[in-house]
Amino acid sequence: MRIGELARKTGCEVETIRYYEREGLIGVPARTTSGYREYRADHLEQLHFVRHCRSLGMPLAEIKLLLSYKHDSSLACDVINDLLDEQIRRVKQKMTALRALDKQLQGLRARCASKRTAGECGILKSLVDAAEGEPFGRHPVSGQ
Amino acid sequence: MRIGELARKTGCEVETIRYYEREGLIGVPARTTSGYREYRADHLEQLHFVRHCRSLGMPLAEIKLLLSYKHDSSLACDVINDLLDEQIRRVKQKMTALRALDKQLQGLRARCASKRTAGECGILKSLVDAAEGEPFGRHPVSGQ
DNA sequence: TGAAACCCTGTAGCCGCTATAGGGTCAATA
DNA sequence: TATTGACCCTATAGCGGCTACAGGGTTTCA
Repeated sequence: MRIGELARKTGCEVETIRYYEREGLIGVPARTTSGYREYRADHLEQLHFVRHCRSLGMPLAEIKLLLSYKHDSSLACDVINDLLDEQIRRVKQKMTALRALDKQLQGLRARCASKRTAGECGILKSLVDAAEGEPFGRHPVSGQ
Repeated sequence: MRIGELARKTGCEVETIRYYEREGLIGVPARTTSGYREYRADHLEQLHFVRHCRSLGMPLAEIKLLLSYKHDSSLACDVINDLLDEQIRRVKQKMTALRALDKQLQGLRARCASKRTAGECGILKSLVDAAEGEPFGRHPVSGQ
């Protein structure tokens, strides 16, 4: 099959497939005489695997590692466990950060309604005040 | 004060400050005869404001918008509300995606322990199976 | 024969920084 | 005075994971 069909079957953009090929995440396909890529069933499988891992939030580098372990899976168990644990840790960390963020945003949002009767937007004021009032050096922009 | 001191006071890297200046997020400072940037208290304030907004997850483009409304805050209320609502929506969406992700990862992780007695890593097998078994075109890599 | 739909390569852009190279300046010490 | 080391400058490239061109060639169907 050609790249467009593969794209349709995986819900993956054509450019992304070519990008994965460049990055070594899927096998290099054969070419027709006119230079078109010709994919087989195993390419479809590979791409599904990559997309599935991506949908689990794994970075491409880790997927590449997983791929390299797919063949001798008996040796891979510890490595794969570590990868997953690391991924779980990242997800938990992000959730914690987002919960805190949501709380702050909700609080901020509520200020508008309460101040608005006085003809003044409380949100902007809160943002400015919070920024000014905070002790120096306390703006950790959660690295994501 | 010079850029290093400003960096220390805001917990912001020197390069980031210069980047914000290029992007128009903080005012252009005066220069000493030798070309060093000279910051005053209002620059410190501005940078605190930007960092505070960033710590709320706002993209730079929206912070820029906020800044442009800081002066006549009476007119800005609706715009600011919209910005915050949009931000809250984004955060909620991310949290939902992460919760689903966490569930999947936990399920996956559990397979290793259960299969390991049989001398086989269940995780990799699950990943492959899941990727193969999924109906075509169902790999939404949650856009973040 | 012509047009639409597909394919190709190569390159640049997105975001929010971060890092490097290759220089100049300042303050304190030997 | 010379030198060290900490600081500052500009310009440019890189990160991840795509996405979007530009500028061409090919296939397919009417």
